[in-house]
Amino acid sequence: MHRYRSHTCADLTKAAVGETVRLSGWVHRVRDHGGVLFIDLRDHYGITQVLIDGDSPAFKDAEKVRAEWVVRIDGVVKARAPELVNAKIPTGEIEVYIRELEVLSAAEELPLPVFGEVDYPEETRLRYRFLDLRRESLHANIMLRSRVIAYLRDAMRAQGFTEFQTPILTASSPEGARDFLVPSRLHPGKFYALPQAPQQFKQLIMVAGFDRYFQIAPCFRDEDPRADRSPGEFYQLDVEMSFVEQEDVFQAIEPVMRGVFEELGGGRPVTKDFPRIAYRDSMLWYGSDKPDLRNPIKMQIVSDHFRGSDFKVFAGLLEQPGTQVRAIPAPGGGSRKFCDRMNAFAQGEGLPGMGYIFWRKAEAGGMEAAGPVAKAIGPERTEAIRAQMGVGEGDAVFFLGGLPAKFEPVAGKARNVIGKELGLTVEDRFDFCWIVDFPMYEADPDTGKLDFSHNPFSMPQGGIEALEKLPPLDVLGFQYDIVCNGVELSSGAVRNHKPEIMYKAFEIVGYDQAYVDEHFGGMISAFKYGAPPHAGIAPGVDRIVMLLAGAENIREVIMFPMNQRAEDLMMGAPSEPTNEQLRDLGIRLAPKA
RNA sequence: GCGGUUGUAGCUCAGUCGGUUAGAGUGCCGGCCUGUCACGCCGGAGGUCGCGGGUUCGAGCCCCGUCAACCGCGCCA
Repeated sequence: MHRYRSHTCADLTKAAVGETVRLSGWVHRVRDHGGVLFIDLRDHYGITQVLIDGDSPAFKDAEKVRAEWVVRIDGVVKARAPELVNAKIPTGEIEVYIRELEVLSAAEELPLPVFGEVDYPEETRLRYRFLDLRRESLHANIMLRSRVIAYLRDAMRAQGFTEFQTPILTASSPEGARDFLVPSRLHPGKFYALPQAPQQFKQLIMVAGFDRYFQIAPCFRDEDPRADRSPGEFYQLDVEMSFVEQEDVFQAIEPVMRGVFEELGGGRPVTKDFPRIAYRDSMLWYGSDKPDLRNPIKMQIVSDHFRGSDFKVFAGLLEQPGTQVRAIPAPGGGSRKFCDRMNAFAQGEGLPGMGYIFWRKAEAGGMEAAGPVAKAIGPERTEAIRAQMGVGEGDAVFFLGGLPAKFEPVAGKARNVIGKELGLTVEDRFDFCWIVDFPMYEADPDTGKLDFSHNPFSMPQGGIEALEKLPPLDVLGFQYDIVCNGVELSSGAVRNHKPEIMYKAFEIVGYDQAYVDEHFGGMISAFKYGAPPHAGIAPGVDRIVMLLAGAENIREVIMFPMNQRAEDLMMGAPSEPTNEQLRDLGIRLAPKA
């Protein structure tokens, strides 16, 4: 017999009754009845109940064991009487009578119980991550993550993509987030950077003629964390393809994303054909470039109904250039109480408030519009709004006015709150879309300075002519995001593979040719020696797993995450270097301020 | 860097208007128990009320400061 086990803790069923078996695992739970003692024995695969009678010679060993000790037992499989079957576990029809018990590893009193999954402070959970990982839900999340990655690799290879590794020690890139730096010993005073993404490498792989690349790529950014953003590092399904246009990327990636959610989403419905929504439409309809389409609410422009009306706040506002009034329909929100609550919400978000009209049953019969806005603009305009928004009795419409850029974020949040509070947002499904036609540039609202709004390596729609002739803010890029349930899963672009367009694109935000050559020299030079048109995308693996696992926090889907202060409490990272290490690197630390 | 929330037993939390010796559940230790599967029963240990200062006859509770955790803002091409 094998030294440690003949079966796992999930293997034994009625078919094994009568067999002598050997099991090893952790003591999940002990129930000592004096004359008989039960142990739930747990391993990676499952739980098996083992037991021992008080008169057995091994009893004195068995009554010593405590939670999370690792033991090996030999015993005989017996069927449980029908009334003793435990339907909650797959091995619940049998139990194993212990003949011999060997302690393989004892455990001290636990700082964190495995059994029961009691809520524990995250600090403790991170410090004792190996215990936390034994717990069922986290164990399952990590297994799910592994299945997601396996699925993605299989699906990509099946489409003719090849996985290549790219460097971890590379050069700092001036764009984007703060880099992690690694000092160079051979070049004192110089530093490597960890890649924020293998962006330039994957484009160079296309220039090198490998045609279809993917990688489960680690990415490093020295940003402050969020609940859905791990400090330091995260993983992307990094993809790049040659001789393709935007549509080809969609055709390649959409089935992979749909597939992984259908395969591992527990049967929750997944969008069949991802709708394509232009960035500007998304902002108008949903107040966000990552709309949650499980929420059916769609906003509309209603400026005309207020222009010249007696609702002076909006009528006056609409005299200003660039202003608009938008309406959020709230089916089923037609009560004073709900409308006041939403108004208070808008005020909490820093707006003066949110006007509203709601429609209720009139005392005289029929339907009447209520609320201060309805009174001010009169019945005709009110009715026109009702008709445009397609609402009726028991419904409400909220209004936001001003410069869209100012109120859009609040409108988007209000849409989320309304959808949730009125039960309009349908849970337990995965609603995908593509957001397309992102603007190439955006202006800083305070300084007016132009900057890239998305990715500086993207191909502008209309090519160099668009850059030369259109106002920069009107130039759209071949840039696209995948959004699922309000989460940005991925962004990508058709790349700009022509040096002259690249120089022009950077010139518009104030960088000259020398700057581009200096900072993107590797890529620019490559584009001068025959570069194929290419495009790519990079879905975030951690966020895919979060959605599938229903996790609110990214640390629930990462095996060994850092805490909110970017520390690894278990390994003690970051740590202070020794003087010798510093001397090797030619580094002297500045005294703390 | 800024804001919010939280901080009482190993853990989850309660603690009234500022008033006697700070409680419960769970875990831990000991005892009892032959059918449990969140086993049950009895007993015990376990507290710098995050830390520092202040107000007060008296502070877990009020005030100021500070530290930590989490959430958010800035940041994230």
